[in-house]
Amino acid sequence: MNIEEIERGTEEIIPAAELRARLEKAGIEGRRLRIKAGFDPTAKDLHLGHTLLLNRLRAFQEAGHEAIFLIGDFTGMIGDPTGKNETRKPLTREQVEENALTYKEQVFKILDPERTTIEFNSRWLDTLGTEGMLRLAAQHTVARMMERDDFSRRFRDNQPIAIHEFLYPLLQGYDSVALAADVELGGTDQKFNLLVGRQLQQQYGQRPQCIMTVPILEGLDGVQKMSKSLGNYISLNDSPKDMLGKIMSISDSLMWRYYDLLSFRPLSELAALKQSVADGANPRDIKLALGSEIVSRFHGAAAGPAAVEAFVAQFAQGQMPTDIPEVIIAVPAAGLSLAAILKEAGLVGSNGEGNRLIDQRAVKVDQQKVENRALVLNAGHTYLLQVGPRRYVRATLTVA
RNA sequence: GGAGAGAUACUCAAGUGGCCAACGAGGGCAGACUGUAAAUCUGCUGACUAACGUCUACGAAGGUUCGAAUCCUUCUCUCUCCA
Repeated sequence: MNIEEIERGTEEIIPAAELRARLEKAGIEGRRLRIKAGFDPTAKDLHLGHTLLLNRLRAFQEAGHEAIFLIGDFTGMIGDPTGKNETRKPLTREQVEENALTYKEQVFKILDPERTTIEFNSRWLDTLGTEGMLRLAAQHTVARMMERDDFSRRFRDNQPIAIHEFLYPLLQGYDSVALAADVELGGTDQKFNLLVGRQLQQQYGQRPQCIMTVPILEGLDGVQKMSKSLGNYISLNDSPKDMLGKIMSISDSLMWRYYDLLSFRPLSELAALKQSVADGANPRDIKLALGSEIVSRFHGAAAGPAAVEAFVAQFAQGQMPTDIPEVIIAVPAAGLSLAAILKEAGLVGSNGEGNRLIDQRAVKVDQQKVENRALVLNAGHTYLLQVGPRRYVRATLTVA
């Protein structure tokens, strides 16, 4: 249980010296620190970006401390304005509960269940009441709230800020009070909220928590942060194939970023990999190794190499994928235009899109490029349909 | 409470009676080139139609007009200034 392992990959620790002192003291006293990390169940599933935080939580666990995985089922209904330029639409309690369930299922792909406490902040926020809410709100000022970059920017740009968004940092901070947290983890965009937690703990007579921030993981585009709503994410629920495919689609520079933040390989090994590319190794192969490691982490040790093998067969050797979805489509006796069949097969959204893609020479039937959008397919056959480089369906046509 | 400005497609943003399914940029998709990389070049990017064309869409609902994203009325939401 060394401190370097806990601090690995973090952006900032406030105050750094105090965290080390607390860890040391807890070690001597045999006491477990309470490490809090909160997640708002605003999306259906977790993605790779969330795991940076989970990895830190796990490091604390391995050092013997208590991980508190806090599901913000109450605050999720407000929505943290972080990183958004506009007010988030509030979720219903049903949506939040449904999402929370999937969170619970997923976190144990990384966390040790034996040393994890799962909490829901509705437990104390539901009963806070208006009076408690007002007392809480009295602990902070508008000027201090406006120090938050996100708020000041929106204010400056004449963007709306709803009052309830001011309450969010207070509620998150109050979570730390309710949990008597020793340490709170969060993304760098959470820094303001984490600091509010420190302040509130002090005002409620507690020792203020240490805070630890981790970088925000860039999404597949390499520019914007990984997020469900931007569609640039790798879900922990993605199939091995998708997971590997998405990693292979990232740029080389982003690959190194992912290595730094997501790989469990020692830093010395990363340096060796970088050297090998500098010496002429194909970055693609290094990327495959990263993909394999990530896939294995979430799908089992054998899944990574298997996914790599399938990937190489399909894209390097040009073979057909092995898991082509099959559909049965009923067509009239006179047959059906290819575009309509593509639509029925779910490969395109409309006949128009199908025809456009045919014109763009992106459609193949039985591996033959289609030259003419007038092509009509008849019942009684099974066709291998391809749109672009990675959309495949095997369609069996029957008489309607 | 008073005065003013604004709401356009995934995003930003032009358009102030017919030439608007709506300039442009970004994003996305596809093709070329590749390593399913990046960069670059090209095309496409509301639905139905083989096509002519039809329908739906410029915050919402009405209205004026041969014709409305554009004009009028009411409503909803946002911003600014004054109190």
